[in-house]
Amino acid sequence: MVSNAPLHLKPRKQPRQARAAATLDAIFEATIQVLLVDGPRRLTTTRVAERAGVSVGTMYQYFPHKQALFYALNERYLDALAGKVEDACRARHGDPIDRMVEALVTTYWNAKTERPNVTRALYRSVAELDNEALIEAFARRADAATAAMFATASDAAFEDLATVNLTLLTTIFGVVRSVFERNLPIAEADAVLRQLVMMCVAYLKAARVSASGRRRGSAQLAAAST
Amino acid sequence: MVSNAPLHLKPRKQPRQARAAATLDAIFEATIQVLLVDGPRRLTTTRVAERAGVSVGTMYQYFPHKQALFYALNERYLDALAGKVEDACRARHGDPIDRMVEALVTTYWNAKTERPNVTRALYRSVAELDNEALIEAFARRADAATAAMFATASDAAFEDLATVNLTLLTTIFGVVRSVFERNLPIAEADAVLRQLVMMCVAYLKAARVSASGRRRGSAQLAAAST
Amino acid sequence: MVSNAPLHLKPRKQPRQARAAATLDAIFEATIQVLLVDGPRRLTTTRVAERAGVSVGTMYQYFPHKQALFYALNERYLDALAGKVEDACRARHGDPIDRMVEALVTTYWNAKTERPNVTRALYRSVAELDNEALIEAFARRADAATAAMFATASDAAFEDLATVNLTLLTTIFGVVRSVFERNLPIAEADAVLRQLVMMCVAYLKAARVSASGRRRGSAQLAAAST
Amino acid sequence: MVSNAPLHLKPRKQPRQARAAATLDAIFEATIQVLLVDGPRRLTTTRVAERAGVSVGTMYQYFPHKQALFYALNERYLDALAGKVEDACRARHGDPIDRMVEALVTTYWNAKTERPNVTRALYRSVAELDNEALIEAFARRADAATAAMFATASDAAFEDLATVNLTLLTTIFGVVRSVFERNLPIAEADAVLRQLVMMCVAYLKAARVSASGRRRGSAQLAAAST
DNA sequence: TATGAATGAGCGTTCATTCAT
DNA sequence: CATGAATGAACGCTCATTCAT
Repeated sequence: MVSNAPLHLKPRKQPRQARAAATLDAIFEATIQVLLVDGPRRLTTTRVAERAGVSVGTMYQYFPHKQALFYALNERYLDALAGKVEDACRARHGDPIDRMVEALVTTYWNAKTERPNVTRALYRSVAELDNEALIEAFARRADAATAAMFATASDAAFEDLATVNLTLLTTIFGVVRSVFERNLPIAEADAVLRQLVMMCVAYLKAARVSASGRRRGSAQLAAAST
Repeated sequence: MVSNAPLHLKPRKQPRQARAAATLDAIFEATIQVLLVDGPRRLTTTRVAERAGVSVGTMYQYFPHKQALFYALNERYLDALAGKVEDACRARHGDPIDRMVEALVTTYWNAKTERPNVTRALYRSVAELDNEALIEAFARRADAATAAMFATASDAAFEDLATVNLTLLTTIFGVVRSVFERNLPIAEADAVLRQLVMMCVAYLKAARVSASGRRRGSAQLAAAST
Repeated sequence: MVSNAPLHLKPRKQPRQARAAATLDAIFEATIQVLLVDGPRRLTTTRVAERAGVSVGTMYQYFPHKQALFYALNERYLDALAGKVEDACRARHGDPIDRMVEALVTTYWNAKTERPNVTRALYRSVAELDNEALIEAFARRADAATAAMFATASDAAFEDLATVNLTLLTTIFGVVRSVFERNLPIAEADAVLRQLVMMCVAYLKAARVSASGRRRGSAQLAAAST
Repeated sequence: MVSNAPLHLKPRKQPRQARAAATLDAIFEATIQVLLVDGPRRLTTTRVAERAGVSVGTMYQYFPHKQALFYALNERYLDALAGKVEDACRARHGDPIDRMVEALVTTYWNAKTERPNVTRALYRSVAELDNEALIEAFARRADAATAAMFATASDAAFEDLATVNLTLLTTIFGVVRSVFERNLPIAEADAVLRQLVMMCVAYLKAARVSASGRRRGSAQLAAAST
């Protein structure tokens, strides 16, 4: 990934040696732990450094200031997430849309659920910084991956794939975020997840240009609803 | 609405006079402005007071501490929002579901869009406080209002209304939030809004117990998709 | 008592009416109560006024500032205390010294013990203000009263009454204060009190010019110690 | 001495280097100076730090909060004082009581008089904190030291040494404190000091079990006074 | 290069005092 | 006169950042 972060938010140096990479990892993990254990209010550079087993001074060798640490943490997280989405999409090229949607939703959901507290912590930490660039970059990658996937669907084509795709991703991201925000109990969260798949499939089917003839457009929706 | 906020987060006194009410309004508005202009990191009691044209001391006569100000601000906002949702739902009792969905989505969307910066500011400020109680209370009210509405739908009934309802609201809330977060240009945002309505309708239709006989359950989805 | 307090520490007006006197009393009592219940750190003008059942504004009619309130409170307390000492001394004119000492110690002790918490609170509050004038005034009155008393002792006369008297008072005041400061349990405090009387008597007898001949001076001490 | 101060009132770190020790000394000295020059009301963390030539932040590396600074200051002072008393007592084991008393009073007096302003400042500062533990600890050490000394007196034994000892110490501490509080001129203060020795000796002789036979108790006092 | 003691601007909060009502 | 809301200087304390070692 080529980072497009504003210059002043970038780590001061790239990890060129295993040592540096290990230190960076320790710092990131420490940040998350402090975020989880002490909360965002108690997340101080000193505490992070302590937990990471390095001195504050060393931390400032890697990040010119606290914001840069946050930024890099989110960047790394979103980078990995985008990677997972891309992989999942590539693996479903040519599939029918319901398989695609299920894979997409499941992949995203699992990625977020793997360490739910980390997810929650990051959702919160994001509010602290100017994250538009980050989110933008992530969204672009996800957009591209899913759009490419849907374009190969075996059972559907779309008049305005861009909009449909945007809506779909916005929905998936938004629903997952809301589920976390409301702290829904697992049973309800799982139910919503399953419904989410159903909803997305229903949407795609309603939005597609029919495979047999492609004569109906989005007019199909009105028709289907009678 | 009888507020159920923790006592220590409540305004110290209720506005008994027009003067006090005006001051409160000024403080709330100032908070939003500071949030917007200076960002959440620069939101200090001094700055808010300055912008509101009162002294810090005065602010502390209305709010026992900074958190209480945040809390009250969000409470007030969510209270109004819940009221709008309730009104809209009541007005659509007995309608067909597509009308219901459209009214619901439009109402929520308009409420959020009316002052987009305020919305964005509040989305961010919420991360600052322990807001579960607040969100919970709002969600409960919205849940109740929409569930009651859908129960009167002229053209649909649902096996598990609770889950369908939860999914629908989670979707609407989540999509709107995501649209704001990504700062989508108006054209795209509007497109997503329209698609959102379509998606919700498709979902409800897929999820309903068929009006003619009500023999199919969610199995209907699979059937419909062939 | 003619107060010799610095002008800026005096109450703004003398209580000329029963109403004003009652208010003053209420304020003084409230001050003590707040001192006792909330501690010296929480003693705020607002709290005192509240407890006294008046507004802050009214309090400022009686005392130009907080220090003046403290000052007046201590002045009133020391005035009463001096009065008691004077009365007790007058009542023992002509008595033998052991009766005098016992009366003196007992009077002072009882006055301090009557409301021990108040005593403790005042001991502490005194540190807050420039109290030399107050203590000076009190000491002068006590000095005069006891010196006058000892001068009439039926069984003793003193070469340097001033010094003996000063030592005696310093001792009594100091011991009592120390007992309070160390928070001695009642049993020990009472024991010390009794020993105090004994000590003072022993001291006066050692220091007196012998009644029979008055030939020994303070040389008597050396003699007595063989 | 192993300090038994509550954990939260202890200095955050022990001076491990000469530098740190110097800084600590500077802070302590600055505290005293501010106390003397500006009074207890103006003793703020900022002012102390300024006077000590360090930043507030540095002060907070040594003391977790203002109270801890007070506490440590008094602890250090009382620790040294107790040490002096212990030394003086040890040196007089086996002596006659008048030598003991003179040594005790003189030692205590000199320790307090060495830097009279410091003494006065500390007397005042003690009122600011919950000092019972501190005073208690000091009193215990002094008690033990003097009791052990008096037990070896060559010319006296006591029925109730504990009470006599307590009274004696309370007297010495109290008289000295009162002398400082009243700000007596040096001449008078010295006179009182000499009288204090005489008084204590007279008291001990009156309270001792007679060396010749030890048959009289405290009844001896009454007998001696005829 | 790594360290962590030192820095000090800036925070949230309090409360003595004022003054319009 | 009495009131008590408003004021704002000043407090105790935190923590991102620097820099001598």
